[in-house]
Amino acid sequence: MSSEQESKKEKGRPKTFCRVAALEAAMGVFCQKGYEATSVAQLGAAMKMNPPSLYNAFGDKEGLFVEVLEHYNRPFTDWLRANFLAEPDTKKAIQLLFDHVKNLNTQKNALGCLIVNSAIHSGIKRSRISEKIKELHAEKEEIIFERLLEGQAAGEIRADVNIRQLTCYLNGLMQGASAMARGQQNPQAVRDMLVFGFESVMSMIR
Amino acid sequence: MSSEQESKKEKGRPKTFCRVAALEAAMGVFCQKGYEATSVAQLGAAMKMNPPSLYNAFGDKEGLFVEVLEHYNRPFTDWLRANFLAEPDTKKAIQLLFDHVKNLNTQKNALGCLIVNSAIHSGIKRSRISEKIKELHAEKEEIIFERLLEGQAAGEIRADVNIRQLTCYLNGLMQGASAMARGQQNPQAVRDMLVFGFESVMSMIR
DNA sequence: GCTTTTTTGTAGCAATCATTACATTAAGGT
DNA sequence: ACCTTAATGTAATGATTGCTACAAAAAAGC
Repeated sequence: MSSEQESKKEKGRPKTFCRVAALEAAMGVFCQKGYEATSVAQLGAAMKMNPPSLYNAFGDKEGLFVEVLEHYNRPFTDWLRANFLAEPDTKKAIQLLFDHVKNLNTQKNALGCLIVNSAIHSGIKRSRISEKIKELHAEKEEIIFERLLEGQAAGEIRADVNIRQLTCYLNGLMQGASAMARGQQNPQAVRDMLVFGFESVMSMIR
Repeated sequence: MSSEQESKKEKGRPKTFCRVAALEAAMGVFCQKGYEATSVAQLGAAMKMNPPSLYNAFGDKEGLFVEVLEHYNRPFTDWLRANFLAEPDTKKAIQLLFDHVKNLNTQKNALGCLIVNSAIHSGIKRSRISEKIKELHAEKEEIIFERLLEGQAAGEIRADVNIRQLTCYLNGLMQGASAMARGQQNPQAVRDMLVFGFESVMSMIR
């Protein structure tokens, strides 16, 4: 009861930073400037870590970015599972998804989705970064695909709709919204495009 | 007849490069790697120009990029005017636009639209670059808007459709297609999403 | 043939890039 | 008290960044 529960004292000198806080600080800089345009010096300043601590904790800039990508993505997939997947009515679930995407991309200083932005900017093919991006992308897409398939099985989506194609369509709309938000465009334009997108999906499935 | 037509001999040492060829070489590198990740050294190598010639001709990296953006964009706006604007049937015009966008974004090694990519990556706000991007973006959007408005006046688009919103929607679909193409995604996914997009627009306007 | 004008190539600028030696510090284990 | 272990801060690494002096070269004008 006393010694077994939280006896995770480590050996060496204790670290003076919180890993999550450091990740979020790095995330902020990466979201603002993108991977390539962010320097390790800037990261260190934002994370309040000297280069050796940073490299000791995250390996290198690429490793840090990969972990940032994961950390960035988690809330969205969590949301998908907790809301989009959990909602029993398929149309309502899609409505929730569009609302969520709208919220993410129409706030005052929206920066678009870091995953989408990075996929676009990462000329670096075959790196750990693009592998991670692909993985996160596939994860999201699969959640959506499965839920829509379920909805079709339940008769809430017309039988002649190709669910894989519909998933691609939703995917494209979300990426479009992110691109519009990032490119300093009017939030109202993003809203308009998502409203049209939502309506088109609704008229498409029934 | 002999002396007035092409007497543009210049004074100093003649330049050994073709401006358009140099621009296209630079365009190739910028399309592959993006603005930030491209070094002046790489540009010089591709353009077969030494740094001083490059700087003498284009000012600096930013100036070169701005001119590349213009050069990149011209064929698209030219196409818009020659085809999208010229086509008398509105639905056919929209069909042509989707086909064109599909062609641009589903080829083997499609890199997405440089303008869209740059808008996303350009963390550099308030620079000549983002000003130019905004300008080119607005130009395209205005062409599309005017044509759709015309189509509505001609009774080819339902009177209750908000043309500005529809333009935003088309804009979002095009940016989404570009994002999907750039992020090494299956060309078939891009095709699928554009097919759904096109059908949604068709069912929307009449 | 000389001057003027512009482009060229070589070579190098200070600044910044990602990354790392190195000695120090602070903890646990014995 | 001493050894081991790991994170720290200082300072510097070679490489690359965008950009430029500088002098030679190649044309036109007189």
